[in-house]
Amino acid sequence: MPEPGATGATGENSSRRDELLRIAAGLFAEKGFKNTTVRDIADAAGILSGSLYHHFDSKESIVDELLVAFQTELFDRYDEILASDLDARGKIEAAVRLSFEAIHTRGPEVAIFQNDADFLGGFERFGYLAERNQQSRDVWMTLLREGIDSGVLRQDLDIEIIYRFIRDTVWVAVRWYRPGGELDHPEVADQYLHILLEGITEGTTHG
Amino acid sequence: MPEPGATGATGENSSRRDELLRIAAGLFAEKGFKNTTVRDIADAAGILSGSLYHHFDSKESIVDELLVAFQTELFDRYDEILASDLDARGKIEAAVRLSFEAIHTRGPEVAIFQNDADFLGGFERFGYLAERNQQSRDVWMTLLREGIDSGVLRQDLDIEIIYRFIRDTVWVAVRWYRPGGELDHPEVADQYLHILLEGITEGTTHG
DNA sequence: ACGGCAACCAAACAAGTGCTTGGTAGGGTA
DNA sequence: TACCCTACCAAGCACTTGTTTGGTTGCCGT
Repeated sequence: MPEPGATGATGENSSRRDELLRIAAGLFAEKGFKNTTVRDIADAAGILSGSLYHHFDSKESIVDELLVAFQTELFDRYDEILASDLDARGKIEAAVRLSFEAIHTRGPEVAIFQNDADFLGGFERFGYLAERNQQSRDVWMTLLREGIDSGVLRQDLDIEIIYRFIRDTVWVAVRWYRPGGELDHPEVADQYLHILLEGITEGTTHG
Repeated sequence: MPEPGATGATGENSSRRDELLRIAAGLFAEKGFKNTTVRDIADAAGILSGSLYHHFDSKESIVDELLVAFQTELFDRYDEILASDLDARGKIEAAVRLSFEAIHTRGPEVAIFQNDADFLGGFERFGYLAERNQQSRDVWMTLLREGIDSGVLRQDLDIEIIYRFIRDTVWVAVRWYRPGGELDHPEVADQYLHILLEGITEGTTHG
């Protein structure tokens, strides 16, 4: 007797289902959640819009599933970095590299989160988005404080601004980064870290 | 047949019209263009949705008018900086400060451009958005090349990445900057320039 | 008192939206 | 053969969307 699984509307391990999720993710990322219709998704998949509801409860369920899976994975890895025995600078570098890797491997999900989190956050169902935001903030604030306390970072930095700065500047790269393009994600991360840590001017010494 | 003026649908100098533009800009910025309905705008203005069409041809006209006015003003000032007799570093600093000032004075327009340019660019009517993008690129590429040639910036920089980096990191501040908040825009610009030019690490000397 | 005009209302329309319902083709299993 | 199950179709529903049309209100100069 093949158990369909104690979960969602229909069997959750179907490869067809995964394919539909991938298709929807791409469209959501490209055109935005609200601006992507269930007919768009169905067309891209070669089926009728109603048939999507054999696989998913609702349009919201689709994006919900995408975001939850992505964020669970991402934050597990942030926690690993926090718990590691790297020094302050090493942790900051690791966190930045992880972010660019996420842009590489989960581009659509990152884009959806960047573009539609505000809108989706308005629904009760997506309340966890605000929590994840707070969690991200906690991670980075910890890292930055470690950096300042250990003398790696300048003492005069406004930690609040630096956090916003890093958060926004890292994730916004999802707008132009394309897997398979000229630069792969470790290279981009290196360049980014170089700018962030040392600036772009020639031979400066500050203090 | 009374000529109402050689311009748009109705008189163009009405203060009520300007008020409606301001209201629409705020909503577009907050919820996105596609996700803002004409009924939303009308509700916020205390009128019925149909009444908007006394002032504007279409929903698209509203956002078009907002963006054209904003970009005309902005790029005029970029040109002034390019034509000024500041040195390379001074021009870069001026361009960054101008951007943060724009976020301060034209926040909604900046947000609309950041969030909806991709979507709007798909329509013929908004083809100028791509041109403005190219123009912005030209400005910054010129500034960066000047910076490298004059020895202000490091020679090993990937100018293409630096451009994207500056463009994205400056404008993305519109997501959190609020006029009247703790930091005003000149302060934010200073902090940003400090990070960009010198980095966040302590006492580094490179080369 | 009058006409003109900006600003708005009231009601509707066609197209598009997310979603539902009842049915069916086809492969696997007993 | 009979059964079940996954994946889908065909058709439609209630609602929302941008937009149109004809009419109304109140102010302003003459």
